[in-house]
Amino acid sequence: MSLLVPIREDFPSASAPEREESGLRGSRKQRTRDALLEAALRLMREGRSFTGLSLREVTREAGVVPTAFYRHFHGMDELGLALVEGGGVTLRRLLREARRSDVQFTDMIRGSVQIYKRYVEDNRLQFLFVAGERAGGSPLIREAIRREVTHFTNEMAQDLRGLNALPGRSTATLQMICGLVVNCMLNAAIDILDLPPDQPEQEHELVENFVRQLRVVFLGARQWKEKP
Amino acid sequence: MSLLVPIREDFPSASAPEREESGLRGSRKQRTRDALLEAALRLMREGRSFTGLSLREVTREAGVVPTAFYRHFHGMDELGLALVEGGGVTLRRLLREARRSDVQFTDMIRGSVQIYKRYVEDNRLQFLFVAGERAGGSPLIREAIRREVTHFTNEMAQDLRGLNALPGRSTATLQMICGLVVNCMLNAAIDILDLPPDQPEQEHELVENFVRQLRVVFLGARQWKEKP
DNA sequence: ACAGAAAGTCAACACTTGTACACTGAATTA
DNA sequence: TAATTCAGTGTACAAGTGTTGACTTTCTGT
Repeated sequence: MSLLVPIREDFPSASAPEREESGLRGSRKQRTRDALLEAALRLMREGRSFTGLSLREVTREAGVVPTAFYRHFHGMDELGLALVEGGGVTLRRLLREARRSDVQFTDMIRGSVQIYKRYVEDNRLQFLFVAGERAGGSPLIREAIRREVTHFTNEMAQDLRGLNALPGRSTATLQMICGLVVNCMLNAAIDILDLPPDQPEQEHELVENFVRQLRVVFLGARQWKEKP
Repeated sequence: MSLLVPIREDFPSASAPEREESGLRGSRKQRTRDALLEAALRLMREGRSFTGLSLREVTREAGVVPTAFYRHFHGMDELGLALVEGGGVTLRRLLREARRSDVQFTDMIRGSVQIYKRYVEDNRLQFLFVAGERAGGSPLIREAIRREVTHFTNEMAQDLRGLNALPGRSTATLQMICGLVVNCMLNAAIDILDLPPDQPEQEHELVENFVRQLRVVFLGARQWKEKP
């Protein structure tokens, strides 16, 4: 067992520092930790997948020597888990913002889609990571993402209940429907991110298709009858 | 009999040899080409993504020397494209088989889901590859998969029209709905493949959720009114 | 003020990687 | 039969990889 690298075997999913490290040294550590995370995301910008990144690449991009990496993570997997957590935060922030901005009831779906599209574009790298590694990443990371997405879905179901948009549905039903919606969202995220720039025609078609699909889902949800 | 789908079934690909190489030498070449493709798929079995595979690993698994690789593909990207094509073939065969076996009309959705689940399990590796690289792979491969999935979706829409399940809908509408369904399918594929063995409870819940989601979609599709 | 903790650096290691080149030997063609 | 083609081999190399241990320097608690 190495003395250099603090191994936390009992907490393999530990990604964030347990306590807010404050003080001059602590904030410095935070800073390079963030630099590593951001470096990894940045490297994925041009179509690279997280799995294809090397530890050295990340440290190079972060402007740090390879061995410094181990002061923050055991390896790339742990970095990945930290990124998942960031992605989860981003997803939940989306819900918070959507909750605050009340789209008008007449065209709620289109309004939400537009908010969502904007949000995805503003958080390109996070969505790139989450959507990309959701199916492709290592089992560990996939599992973590699945958890975050489930969490997001359930929170969304709760919001839907709060809006009273689908009265009388059981929680399980709302979660099932939100699962469908979240699927659409993450799938659309990929399409949005792959969109070639300056192609308003294609962009518009994508948005419209997304809107139509959500309409179908909610049309179906309204028709849904709970089991007798 | 291999668990693997016989990939060599037909390869009308740009990356496949243009002329049917026949003769003793040609068929031998085909054989190691297939060995390379299958080796790549096999390596993805334990949660590795295609992007994370190295050329040498694939040749090692295939039982040939690294340099032999270049007799068949320029690089891993081209191998990937060949795999995408194999995946496309598998998807379309699913439609062919579904077309042939007429599930009873009373519970068409559940019947189809069961057929689908079985099919995914029988073609594990192909679905692993397609679902995994759909969002995570290199841009080239992602694009190729997108094309295959679109093709699959459109063919499905055509079948739906043939069944007359949603009379009066425009082709565009049917494609939009099938896009939704295909999304659900590929998402479910990931879940099916990640299913831990000997957990019939979890397995059943997954299937039921999938069924319910498709019901919602078709319920919505039936309610859908074409634009005025 | 001083001992110790700890973030980051440096140099080195044992591997793996993609690819180039010359080769062998069997299948094909002339 | 002789010449040619070509799938697959063997060797080699430069470059990149994860991880190691010993180090410097800078902050922190006593």
